Amino acid sequence: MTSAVKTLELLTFFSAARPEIGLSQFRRLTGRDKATTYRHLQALEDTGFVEQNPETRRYRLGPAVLQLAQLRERTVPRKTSVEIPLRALAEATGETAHVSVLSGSNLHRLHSVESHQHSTRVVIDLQILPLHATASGICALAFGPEDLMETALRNLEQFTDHTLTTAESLITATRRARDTGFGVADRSLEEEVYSLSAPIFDQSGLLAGAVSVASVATRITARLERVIQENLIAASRQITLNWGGATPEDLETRWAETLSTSPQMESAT
Amino acid sequence: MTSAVKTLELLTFFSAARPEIGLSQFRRLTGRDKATTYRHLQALEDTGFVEQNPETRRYRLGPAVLQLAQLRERTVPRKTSVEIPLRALAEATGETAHVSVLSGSNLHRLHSVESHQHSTRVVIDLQILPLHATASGICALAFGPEDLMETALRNLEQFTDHTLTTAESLITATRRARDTGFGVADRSLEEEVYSLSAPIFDQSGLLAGAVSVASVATRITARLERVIQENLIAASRQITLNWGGATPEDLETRWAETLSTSPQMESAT
DNA sequence: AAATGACGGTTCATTATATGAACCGGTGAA
DNA sequence: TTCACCGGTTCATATAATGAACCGTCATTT
Repeated sequence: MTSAVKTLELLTFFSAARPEIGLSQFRRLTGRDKATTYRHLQALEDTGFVEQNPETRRYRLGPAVLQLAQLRERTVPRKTSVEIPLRALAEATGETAHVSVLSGSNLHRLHSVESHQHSTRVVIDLQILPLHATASGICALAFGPEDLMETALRNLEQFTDHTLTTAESLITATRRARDTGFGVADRSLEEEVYSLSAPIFDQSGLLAGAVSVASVATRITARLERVIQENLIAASRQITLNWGGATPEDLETRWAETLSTSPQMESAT
Repeated sequence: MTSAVKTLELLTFFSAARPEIGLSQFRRLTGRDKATTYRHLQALEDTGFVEQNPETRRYRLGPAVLQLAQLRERTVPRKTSVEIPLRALAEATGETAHVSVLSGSNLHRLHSVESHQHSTRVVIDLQILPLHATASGICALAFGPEDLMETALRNLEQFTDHTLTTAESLITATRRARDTGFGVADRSLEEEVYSLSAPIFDQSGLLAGAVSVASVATRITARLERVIQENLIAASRQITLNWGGATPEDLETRWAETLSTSPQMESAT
């Protein structure tokens, strides 16, 4: 491991619960020598990545990170930052992957990537996704602002004979999403489409959107569903990270539970 | 110089004008060997500080900086606390207002706000402000730690033909700032920019940074300068307060003297 | 189609830099 | 007083950083 990586690793020990860290504490956390750790901290201080609280002599994050973050925000739009994980998701599942963002009470399509593995595949051609009839929408209702449900209930347009058109069925589906960590839409928008979705969070700590896989319904098996779930988790984690957010602990727990109770099977990446 | 510092320095080459940088371009910018630079970039990529645009193969800032900035903001919400007075300052003067913070012997840009009053305005795109060529820098030298002058004198790079490049002229400018309570930089960094600056203090009682107004030089009149000075004082007082500091009595006295000896005129807020 | 040059990336002997055991001086507790 | 722990420093040693030369690829030029 390079010393630069070792140096940068120090920064990962900061958290909301541990915003200031002293030299000895760093030494314990890293298991590295005190002198080494001290020099690493010096390098970080020289470059403004950490600064020393003059009162406690402990180190905290410095101003340099603010400027870099500002620049990253300005130069890497959300659509671009979604490209890589979305492509990976489409590859791994062999289906169409897409990301939508919540803006007000509308869920807008941000980007989608189709896999070339099968000749039949789902094409997303909506710009605004109905909350009650898509996996992304169910996710938004489950993990987004509470008043979103009111908006959703105001429009329960029937698209297929599987569309959830009653308040009761929609609330049940939403509750299931909250429990499992995944939104599901089984042929509720289009006759042949089965979708799974996971929520995305940004720096505000609130739901920012959802990442979904839309499959051809007849292709779905327990095995494929499992693969999609595993890869949705990875994609959601990465996009949340890219958008400056953090995956809630509770959600991680739900995912773990959902995967452990589904048919046992080795992971596919 | 440690390899960690060399690695971290790569990040300073990113800017709004240069959001993506390729390996060869980095090599030219740093003057270091290509293999070295490549390994540095690998370290940054491993830790998420940069990522590679898969299309262009060039590097851009990565998601890690967002995480850290979020934490820094929550821990040390200086940037947030500066937003309101800075916006007021920009409105009142019709010019670009910015705040920089002193970390070690570097003056980092923390935040800037541009006024939309004029179509021509100053855009701050430096991350680290040179001590000898900016109003903020002169302020830091005048009101900051004494050993800062040594650092400043070690690098008197000439940016324009107005840049203070002699120890004598820099010391004179610093003394004038101490006397008047304002740092001045008259076309010393950019040909068209005239800057005025006031110091900011924090809970330690020491200089924490500076708040400045950067004007288009040809727009400066005695009247505008007066308006800027008055509003700089208000901004400095408020930010110092927000950061848990107190404006030194002596400084208040200097400001009062400076305003009373400048052409009489009613205040503009 | 051969030559050119710029690009990102890799190799390996050499050398410079990172490392850690031991050491300081200061502080607070027993 | 002693003791433990803190942040910070020193210096011989060992390890990791370095850069000249290399590779393959891709456009552009001749």
